[in-house]
Amino acid sequence: MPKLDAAKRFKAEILNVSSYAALADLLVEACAAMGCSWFALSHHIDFLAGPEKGVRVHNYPEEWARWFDEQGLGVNDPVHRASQRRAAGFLWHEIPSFSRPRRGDRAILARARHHGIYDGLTIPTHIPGEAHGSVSFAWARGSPATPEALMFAQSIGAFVFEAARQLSGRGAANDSPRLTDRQIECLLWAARGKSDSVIAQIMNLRTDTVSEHLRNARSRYDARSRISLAIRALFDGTICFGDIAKG
Amino acid sequence: MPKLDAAKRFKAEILNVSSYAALADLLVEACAAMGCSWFALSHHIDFLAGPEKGVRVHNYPEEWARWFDEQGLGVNDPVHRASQRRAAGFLWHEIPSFSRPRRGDRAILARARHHGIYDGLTIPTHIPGEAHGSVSFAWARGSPATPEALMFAQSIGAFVFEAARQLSGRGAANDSPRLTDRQIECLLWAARGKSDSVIAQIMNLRTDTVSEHLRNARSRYDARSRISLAIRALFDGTICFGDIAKG
DNA sequence: CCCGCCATACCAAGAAAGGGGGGTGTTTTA
DNA sequence: TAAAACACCCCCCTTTCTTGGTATGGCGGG
Repeated sequence: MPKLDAAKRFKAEILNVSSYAALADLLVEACAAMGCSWFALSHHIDFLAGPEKGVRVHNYPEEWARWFDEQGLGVNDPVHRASQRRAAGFLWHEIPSFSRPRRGDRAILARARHHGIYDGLTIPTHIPGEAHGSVSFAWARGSPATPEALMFAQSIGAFVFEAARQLSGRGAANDSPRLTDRQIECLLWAARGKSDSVIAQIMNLRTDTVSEHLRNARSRYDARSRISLAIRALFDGTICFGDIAKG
Repeated sequence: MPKLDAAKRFKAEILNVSSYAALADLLVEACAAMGCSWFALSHHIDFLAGPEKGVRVHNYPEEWARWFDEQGLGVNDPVHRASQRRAAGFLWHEIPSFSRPRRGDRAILARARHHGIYDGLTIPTHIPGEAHGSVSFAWARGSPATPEALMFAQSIGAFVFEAARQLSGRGAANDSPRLTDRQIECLLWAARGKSDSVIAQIMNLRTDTVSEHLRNARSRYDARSRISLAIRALFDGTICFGDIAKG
């Protein structure tokens, strides 16, 4: 099993990859280091519905991937479901202890075994406002996923996901509009669902002034509605979920 | 710097803690292993529960923590803001490369230095629909946070978060509302800034039907305005930015 | 020093949209 | 068989958006 400084070198290489192919190569190396056969880095979405919406890099058997897509498992797969209930990585055989099973789960796992996939581990990766995702490693029959492998995967998984996110164009630097302090303040109250008049009371202003600030903010973002404004500002980081919740 | 199997042992101990005090003790050990002075584990952002529901375990200087609270920085702090835009851990000095700075940031960092806190790293931890949070480690003057420490922190951070989550009694319920397909479809158009009548045209429905879907969706999220609805659904992963962008 | 530029704050009125309430009925699903 | 999801309809009031303005203070460039 690789050491922590191996993970560090790995991380440095991962963050420098310039293509999905290079990323896949590195993940194959990671598999070799952990003694597993397959990796899968994926957003949890229905790929047949919108392959352009998310990232997926894997070296699973083709047939398994195809069946997976055909069944629309991107969002229903028990492993993906489990990963949406955890912050930390987990071994697949731990899943029953924290995620409620569904009817079709056993059939899915049986199908996976049919393709040689017997055990594995998954590192969930979530970013507010983005599609759920995970990085998984899978083992063939006879070689179970170990806690050691989990620790290694945990140390590199999130970086793998970040790298893929960069490649997909998310998280890239943006030159988005800048709002003034007052505009942001008004926007935050608006994002909390307050009306202009209520915001005016809170901020000790006239209603029209609040409308004015939001109007200017909208025009900077070229947003016709306050909802677009809020979402775009949220997307580019001008405001964040924490700001809004804290009202 | 500790090795990966140290992280594994650490993980096992962390998941067995039975009190916040025990958790704090373990985090002090982690600090010792990494050569840092302080740790801070915090949950933030809970749209449904009150802002005071979060977990906070830290050993920061009392005065710094008090000032931090008095300023209500739980959400404006640049480190917390940055942690909402990343899946992977980061060193504090990397923040400018992916999170937009705000006016007060420099003052906050200066204040932290005034209390001895010069550098650090943070592991973000997000679970869809739940309180998101982070685990941070901070260094005094002269000893910068290193990539090695980041790897170690990354390997244990999520487990620390899970432990705190169990202690806080949150492990069980994922009470985020579920929307029907039509509700989500309407919500996505609304989030793109479309009015009910325009949505009705697009979806080939009556305007009232669209209003009805959005009304039901609002009631499920206990949101009084469509903007709150959109943001909460965005936060818990029912919709994501990618969905909205693909219009 | 004046000038333009911007942020800030205020005013007004009409059209469009959202939100809350009351209903009806079919189809799908648990 | 009961509970949903889905589609449709009505009324009434509030809020938002848009379009015109006015006026102040700060700041940097010519």
